[in-house]
Amino acid sequence: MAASTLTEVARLAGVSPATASRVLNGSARIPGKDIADRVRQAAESLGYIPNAQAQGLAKSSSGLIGLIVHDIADPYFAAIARGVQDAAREQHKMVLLATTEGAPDSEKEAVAAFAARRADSIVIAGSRTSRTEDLEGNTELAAELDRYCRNGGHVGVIGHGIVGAATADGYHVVSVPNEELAAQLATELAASREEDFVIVGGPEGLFTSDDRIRGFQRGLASAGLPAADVIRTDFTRAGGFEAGLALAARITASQPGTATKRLCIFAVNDVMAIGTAAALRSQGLRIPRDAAVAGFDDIETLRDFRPALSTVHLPLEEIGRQAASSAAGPSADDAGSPPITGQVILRRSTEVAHPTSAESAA
Amino acid sequence: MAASTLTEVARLAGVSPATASRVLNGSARIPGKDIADRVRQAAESLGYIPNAQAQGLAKSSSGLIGLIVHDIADPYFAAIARGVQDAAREQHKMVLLATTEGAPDSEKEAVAAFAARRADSIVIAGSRTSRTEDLEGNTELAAELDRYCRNGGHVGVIGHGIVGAATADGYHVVSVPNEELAAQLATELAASREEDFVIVGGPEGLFTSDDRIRGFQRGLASAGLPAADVIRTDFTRAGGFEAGLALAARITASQPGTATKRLCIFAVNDVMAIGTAAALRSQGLRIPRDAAVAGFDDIETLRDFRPALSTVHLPLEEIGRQAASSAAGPSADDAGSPPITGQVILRRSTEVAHPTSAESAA
DNA sequence: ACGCACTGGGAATGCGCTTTCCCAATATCC
DNA sequence: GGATATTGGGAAAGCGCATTCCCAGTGCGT
Repeated sequence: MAASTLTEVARLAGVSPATASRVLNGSARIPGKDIADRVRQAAESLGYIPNAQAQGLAKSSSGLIGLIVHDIADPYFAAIARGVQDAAREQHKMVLLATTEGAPDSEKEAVAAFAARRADSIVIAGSRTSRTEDLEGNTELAAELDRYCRNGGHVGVIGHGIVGAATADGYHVVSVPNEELAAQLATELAASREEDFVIVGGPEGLFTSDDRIRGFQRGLASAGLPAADVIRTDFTRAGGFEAGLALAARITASQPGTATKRLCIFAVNDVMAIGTAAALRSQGLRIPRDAAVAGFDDIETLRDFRPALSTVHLPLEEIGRQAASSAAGPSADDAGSPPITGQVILRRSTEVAHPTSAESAA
Repeated sequence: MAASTLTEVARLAGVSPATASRVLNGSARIPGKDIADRVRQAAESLGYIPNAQAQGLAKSSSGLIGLIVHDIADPYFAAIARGVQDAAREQHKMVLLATTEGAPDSEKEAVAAFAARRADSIVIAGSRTSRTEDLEGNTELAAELDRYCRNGGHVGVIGHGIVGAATADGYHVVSVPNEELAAQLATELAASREEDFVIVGGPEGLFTSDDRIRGFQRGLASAGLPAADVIRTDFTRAGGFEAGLALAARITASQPGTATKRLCIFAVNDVMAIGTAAALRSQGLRIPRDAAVAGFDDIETLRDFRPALSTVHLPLEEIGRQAASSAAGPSADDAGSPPITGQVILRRSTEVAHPTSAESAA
């Protein structure tokens, strides 16, 4: 038993398919009350469900919004996804998900797949890169997106724009002030102490990471401090852990000479920071006593982490929502949504050591 | 400029649309090599992207798999989503996402929407409920699903089957041995100590929660222990926190009389456990010194939590994958995938107190 | 009372593709 | 060598719906 069609409904109601279509799916012309009721009742009794594919074909618009993330299980992306999902619901659309592990070529594939499905708009989250090995992939991605836009698609990119993407109509980017916020974090961190700063960053060429590193260094510089060492590693917990191990060795080695200052480690995202902290701990070091650690993103699930992680709050959900709705169309006034802001949140993990009562406070 | 169509490609290649279709999209009949090349080249030069909607309409199958979760930002669901996404990729399908906050009626809507899009299969994650206020919703959901199945759809449900769902063809459930595992957890916890047990559970009627509670009580019973008190609260971190506050008061109150045993708190999921732990801590209590805490799920992001949380590991990703592929079709032998198993993982949060060296170990 | 603009419904076309059916040309067999 | 398979391509009929165009009926104006 196949699903019933509009035609069947129309026949049962004793009207033409055209009329049935008009009453069941919002049309400019609304048939007379009595007829409408008949049709609706027929539809009800048949359990009619409109075929969205056919509707899409006829209207050439699908009610779909595509979302591209690196990994949906990463809380950062999950939070963004929630925002996108919210916006989608408001727009009465569904979200189509694609995960790409961050590879430009599979992002390109995803865009093509979305284009094939005639997604009304697509949101790309996840940091852009400028690595030379990604150059070709980025170019192709940009071309694919460009084509998608020229065909009437709308795209919302989170963070940096796609490298090489023409500023076509329908191409929006929700920019995140990574650099400024990182600078601010550095400033606040520098204000209350004197320490050696170290940055645990992602691979070179990753915009999000690079921006945060640059910002942090700038903040340090403007506080009159020397630039921090930068350790490059994976943009993941594992990467952070690895870096943490190296740093633990460094800290332990310098322990004897008590003259060395405490290390303040800035990991460019919370997940990495957690990894770094775990590594430090695994080597018997304690935070913030033996080292301060700060992250970035303020991931919700991580807020109960102990010691509470200093970080930069980012309205991830809002970012996702904005990306989805900016791509939805001009809506109201195009000035629309306010720029994204974040704020530095200093918590226990970067507290200055109180030599005496270090263990007391929660 | 609209996207180019198959007809245009065919014209450019000097063949009929039929032939073009045959070469570009896997068909049983493969045209001659030379013709095929001509077509492929034409497609390439036109940047042809097949219209999936039209394909779907013609073939009546969409290459879509629908996923229904409570909240995509919840790490539990995010992990499952990743598994589903994986399976989807293997099947060359895309996943369509719907979040429902767990409300049966919006789940029903989601199913209808998926049906409208002619999703090839749909996966429902998130605990089923048997609350009377959900009864109607559940019935409608079951009806909707049943209709979907009768129309040739496949559904994979995670955990419990939908209440009242007929065992139609194409209806699969990936069952999770919540009860057994909870019993096992109780047994292991009971073995090494004597404590007062308390369960922090979700609202009554939530299968996942109820199963785990029942299992835990059974485990306690078979260890000769009395049933634990059960605190009902939300199935969220906030719920856990609230319960934790109440428990903290209870612990603090009984502190004076040193005769009371340490409390061992079993929260029915990790997120709640974290909330409970946070509440305890906020009241100056320490884990595991003043109370032991255990969770369930072994959420990845929470593994670095301190003190490390005792829990039951569930192969969430695998669960999602299985749900997606069981719904995909018989594949190989239908016995297919092995049953889901989990394992109890005892960590620091339930360690027995060493009155002396309590603060030493990591 | 006649012609007018309207209103409300139906017929028909097309969205882009797959697929069945059909036909011409070549290959195969006795 | 003529008849029968077999191959390779095209024509055309939908898939389920939206929508444009058309037409009958109604109200109105003068």
